[in-house]
Amino acid sequence: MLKLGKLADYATVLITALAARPQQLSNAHELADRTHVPLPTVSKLLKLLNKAGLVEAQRGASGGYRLARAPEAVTVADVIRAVEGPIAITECSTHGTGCGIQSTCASKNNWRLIDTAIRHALESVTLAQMAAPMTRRMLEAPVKFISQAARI
Amino acid sequence: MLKLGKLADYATVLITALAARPQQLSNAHELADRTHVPLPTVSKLLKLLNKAGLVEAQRGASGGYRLARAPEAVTVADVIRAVEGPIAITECSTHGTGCGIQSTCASKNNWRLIDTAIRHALESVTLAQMAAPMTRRMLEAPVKFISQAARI
DNA sequence: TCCATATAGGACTGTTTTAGTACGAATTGA
DNA sequence: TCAATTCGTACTAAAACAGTCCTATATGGA
Repeated sequence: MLKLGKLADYATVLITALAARPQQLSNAHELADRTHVPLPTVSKLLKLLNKAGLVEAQRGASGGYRLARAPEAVTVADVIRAVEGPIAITECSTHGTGCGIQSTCASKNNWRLIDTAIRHALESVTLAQMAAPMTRRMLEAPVKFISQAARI
Repeated sequence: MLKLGKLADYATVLITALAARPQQLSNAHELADRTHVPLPTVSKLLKLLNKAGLVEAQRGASGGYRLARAPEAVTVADVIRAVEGPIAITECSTHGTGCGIQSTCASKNNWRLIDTAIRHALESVTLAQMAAPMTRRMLEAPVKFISQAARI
């Protein structure tokens, strides 16, 4: 299914919620309420996002989290990378070694090509766009829209 | 990591091996030898590819498998779909229901957008291209190459 | 006709990954 | 000092996945 983990999905929901009110601090409990993601999971994800430098944490009473950069400067690819590590659909694209059949595998370069295209698609969507409702125009020509955004 | 299962990876290796000699029948044992994918796995995958109509099977003595269409007419997306089902990186893009927070999730359309872009990337690479060695030009401008192929 | 060789289909098992939970430590504001 | 909150880490349960095996069926040749 070429899947993204649920956690990465939740993470984008959470960080999109933060992007809706930049500057302002939100604690884990409040975010859980707003997004309906279970509280322990919210905590876990925010820690990951913090470690990746996407959100800032303020400890102590009346602490919370807030976006570390402008919503326009954070992409979906950043969020996925924070939660799931480097974006690469095949093993061999990640390490370069150890897929077991690499010596026979003539297609390594083709995979790399596909990976790059996917990465560009993910890097062309920012939190600002995720937070904003889609326009009819975007929905009608999704590929064109993405490729323009990515300046392909 | 936005990963593709190993099986889908192996499947493309196998079908690329078939694409290298279209028309000609290859049995599971021979393919296992040529690709170094374990024999039982080869069997399993070829069955899946057959059910999806990507390869033709000939039973009985001196039987084997062969590509059902021209290598130019089969895309990486076809292969992935045959092994892993519909291509969609989030739950909500598949069924439309049941991601648990769908009512609050304002980003559904954005995910759909990203899905479409990824699908196009995968549909723009054919077995003929996978089987052929990459040119230097493709490697230098991967995104441009893919987008041209997809006619974005 | 019989036998060796192949695929078809399904059931099963072990392993790995993932999601989710829990708890003590550290930090801050009142 | 106390209460609220994040930090770090370890743990557990569940699901997905890779891989194996067995039996039935089809085919070609001796």
